[in-house]
Amino acid sequence: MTNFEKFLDKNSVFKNISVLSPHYIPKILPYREKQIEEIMSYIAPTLKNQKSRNILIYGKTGTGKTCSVKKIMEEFEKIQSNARMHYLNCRVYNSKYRVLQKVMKDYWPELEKAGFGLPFIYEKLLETLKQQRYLIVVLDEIDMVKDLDDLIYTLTRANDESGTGGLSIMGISNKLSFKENLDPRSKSSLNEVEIVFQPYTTEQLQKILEQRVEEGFQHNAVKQSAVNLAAALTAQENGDARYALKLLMRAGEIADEKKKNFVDDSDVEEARKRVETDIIAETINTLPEMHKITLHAIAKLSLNGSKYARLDGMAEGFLMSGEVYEEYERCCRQLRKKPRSLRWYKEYLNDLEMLGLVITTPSSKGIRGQTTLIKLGHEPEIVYKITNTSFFC
DNA sequence: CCTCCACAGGAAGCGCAGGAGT
DNA sequence: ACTCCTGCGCTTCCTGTGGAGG
Repeated sequence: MTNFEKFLDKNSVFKNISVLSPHYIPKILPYREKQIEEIMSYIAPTLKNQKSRNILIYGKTGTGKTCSVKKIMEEFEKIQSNARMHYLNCRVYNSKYRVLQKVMKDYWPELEKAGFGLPFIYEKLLETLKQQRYLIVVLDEIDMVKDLDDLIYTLTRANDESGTGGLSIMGISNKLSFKENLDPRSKSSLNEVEIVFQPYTTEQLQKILEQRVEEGFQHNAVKQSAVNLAAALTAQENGDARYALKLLMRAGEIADEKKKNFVDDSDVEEARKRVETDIIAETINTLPEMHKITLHAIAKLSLNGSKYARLDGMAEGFLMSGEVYEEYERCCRQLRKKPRSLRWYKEYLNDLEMLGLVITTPSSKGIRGQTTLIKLGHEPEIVYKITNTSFFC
């Protein structure tokens, strides 16, 4: 069923499917009242013309960080003041220059055109601050900024130099580790306040899902047991609320496809498989070409079985590094690409293992010499299909 | 016990692109 | 606009290692 038909179908279990989207901001954010309250208390001074402290927000994906901040921004904008919040995703604005330009563009329309030097934009920043303005720059996925040290230094310096007004940073990150390779000075100034978002528990996920079901699905279209299952499966995985919502959405789509007017456990089970393949496909498709070919070679051999399967030391389903490299070379030639050296192929393997796409283990007794045994992290048929199609699109 | 196998993974260095400095 | 520098992806070379085989 195509997307349009889904929305036009009168017998859909959905009432408003966008409620299940990860970008949807619900009226109430359950289990985040405390954090929202805390953040608001820290930034409230800017509404009274005082500089607020820098805040760093931590939490794994799908713990409601971005959603909470957006909620706060909605509230913040309702109040008339000299203060303003700027939300930037650092995946897009990933350098000092881009961040500064983006923020200053909101005050100085002439910056719309590209090509101004950093010093010019810095001057504009000082001017903005001298007009007694208070800015809170929200840097989502702050770890993506390449020259973060530099950016923080520039911003704190602007604060000192202007004397009036104030600029504070609200950083959001899902990695605790990114601070490690930061200059101690920028670390301490960024870290004035730290707020942690813990992953949701099964019960919390249940309540969140119930709330969205109420808004997004037809009345009684989702069985309680299906909600519970989706929550349990998610908590088992990682507690990522986005995963739970995706599960429910896919389950709804499956129910629609089957022309049922309710969603039950079996639909959620089936949705889980689809979401899993979705996730695998996404990681594979963003892989660089050579990684893909390597993975493809492994999938192909996994389907055909290892030449060395009869050796004592070979556990079921594993391949030897050498034969995989040969297959990789064959695949490259087929695609008219130059195969990379063995040394580099090993690096590809390491990367693939990091992503959980392959499982490797050192060889032991039964095999001559020392080699690596390789196995796919997922079902070979699925991986083969995904890699295969990605080469011909 | 020695040698060979089948690799692992470190070090050096190369060509290139893009960014910084002037 | 120019050069200079740096980081990245990669090759080549090299030493190390655990078990098989004679």
